Amino acid sequence: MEFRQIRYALSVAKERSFTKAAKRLNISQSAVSEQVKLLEEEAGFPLFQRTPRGIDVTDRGRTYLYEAERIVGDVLSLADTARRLRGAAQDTFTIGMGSGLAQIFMPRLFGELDQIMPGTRVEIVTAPTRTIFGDLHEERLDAVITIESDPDRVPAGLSFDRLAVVDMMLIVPPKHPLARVRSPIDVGRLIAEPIVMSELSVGYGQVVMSLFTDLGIRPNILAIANNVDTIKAIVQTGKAIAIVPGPCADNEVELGVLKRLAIAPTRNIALALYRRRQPFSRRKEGLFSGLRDALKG
Amino acid sequence: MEFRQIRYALSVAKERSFTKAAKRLNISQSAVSEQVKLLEEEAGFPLFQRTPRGIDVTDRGRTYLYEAERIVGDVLSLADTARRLRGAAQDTFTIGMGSGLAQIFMPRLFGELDQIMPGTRVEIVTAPTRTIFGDLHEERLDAVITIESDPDRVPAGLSFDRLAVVDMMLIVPPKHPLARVRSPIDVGRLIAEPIVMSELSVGYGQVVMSLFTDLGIRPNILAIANNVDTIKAIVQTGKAIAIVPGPCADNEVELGVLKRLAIAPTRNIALALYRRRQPFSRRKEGLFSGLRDALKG
DNA sequence: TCAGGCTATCGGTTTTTCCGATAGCGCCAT
DNA sequence: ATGGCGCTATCGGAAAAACCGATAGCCTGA
Repeated sequence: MEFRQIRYALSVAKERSFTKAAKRLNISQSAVSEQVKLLEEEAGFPLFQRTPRGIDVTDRGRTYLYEAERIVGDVLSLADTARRLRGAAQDTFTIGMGSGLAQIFMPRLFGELDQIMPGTRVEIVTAPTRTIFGDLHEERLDAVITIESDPDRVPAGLSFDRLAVVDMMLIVPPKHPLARVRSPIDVGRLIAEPIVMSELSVGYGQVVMSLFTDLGIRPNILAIANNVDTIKAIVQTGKAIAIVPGPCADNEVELGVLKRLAIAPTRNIALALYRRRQPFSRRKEGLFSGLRDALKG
Repeated sequence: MEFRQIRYALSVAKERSFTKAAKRLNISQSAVSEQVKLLEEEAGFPLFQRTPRGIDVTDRGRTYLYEAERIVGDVLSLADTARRLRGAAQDTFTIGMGSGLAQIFMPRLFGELDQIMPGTRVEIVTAPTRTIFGDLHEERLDAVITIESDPDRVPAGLSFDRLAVVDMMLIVPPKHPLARVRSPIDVGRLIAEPIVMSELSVGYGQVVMSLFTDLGIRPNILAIANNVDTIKAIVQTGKAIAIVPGPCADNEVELGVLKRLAIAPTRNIALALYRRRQPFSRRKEGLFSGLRDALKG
């Protein structure tokens, strides 16, 4: 597979025409046709359905091109990174954070913001675990607050300070039969419950998934959402349960719109502040020290 | 840039030698040298420092190659996806949503999920306004719930149904002096208040910004966060105020951890369900109709 | 000082990509 | 029913890119 093939195929998908795509790309129609053919041969299925009305993307083609487009995005991002590496930096401090962690850490950070980050624009970017280490490594972020991950998944150039350890807990609607139970809920009991999951292969979505796979069972997944607050809102509708880091739902529990219960076996996660090993400038190094101390509480 | 160049460069980085990399790659040393040279020219800085001891990766080269490695990972992932697609396909409906909208729309969607989307895996992706229309247009999403935007900013192939109109409202910590005020708060009074903003150039962050610029004043921006729940958490710390779509803070207001006030002049935003004009398959068209009806309430 | 190992460069060969021409198909107007 | 039009797939040939082997130049160690 070549990058040009992906670019041509994406253009065809967008224009719904080989001829128009060729015009966009400033090459001949036959060149587009041939490269797309090669890509379809490599994929092993047609990406497009040629109809007299125009080009349709096949169902499989759509999924394929979705990921292909990520590649293009990464390539563009790489170009941006190169541009940035060629030039200078700005005076902000950018913090990446997994969703659902705001209620835990914003009080600590903003409690003493003027002392720890005077004259600095703080930007907080909610981002998924899947990409957040890469963003940190690539200097799009200055620091990251997220679940402590296996060293295998973390680029070698990063280090971390542990900020907190929190239990994963079950949240249910208040009228759910489990809501009255006082002892920890066995995960096995949840096998038939419709559950909202986070992304299954990274972050604490993976932790939750492992609770089930460790028992050799599959959860009954009602929906997948990549944001904890969406997950909480879905549970509030009464149609599902979820397992999330306990403190994420402090407000909803206090409000009474969710019930929170311990699970058995217990599973906790460590939350950490990641940074690059390579030192910041002296000024940013000071900002970072203050940040770390504040977040540890 | 071509994938081959990235592959060769990564191999050089790993082997710390052009000659050894060439052997790994089963090509000549000169081919590796020339392709890496092209990549360095495109990047605009050297990736490697040639020393008699061997090849060192430069600092910038390390950053660049880490991101380049992600591209290779994505290419491999795409090959996996192709392999999987050659097998069975999956049946999902993917909905993109702006942050902060979960509390408004998840009750409506999940209230009758079995009726409106039987046997379908629902995925909900929180995404920023900046990219969400592109994702919809490029068919990475099946539908999008977000702020109704200027037609200029929306790809021509999309249409929308209005779901709701909500007021932008001021949220403050309960002990804030403004918290006791009952009449609408004039935006001019907020000029000196530290305020948390969303991204300034799109979505309702832009709406909030215009409240100030319409008066010819600049807000006193304490921080920028791309996620409403982060914004609410920051306001809870007591250090800032924010202007958000009113219903987003229903829970926090009921809990008493935030106060919500009207602003003058009033500003409301319309929230809409966007889709592509081009019809889905018959089955998905049915799913979409149910979705739209459910979300309208 | 010299041999060895390595990378960068160069001229030539091979492979890939692109191009223009055209066959074939489907649709639409007459 | 038919011809014209627009589109994609294919083909042969030209152009461009990738690769190769040879070699110059540099550095290190004996």
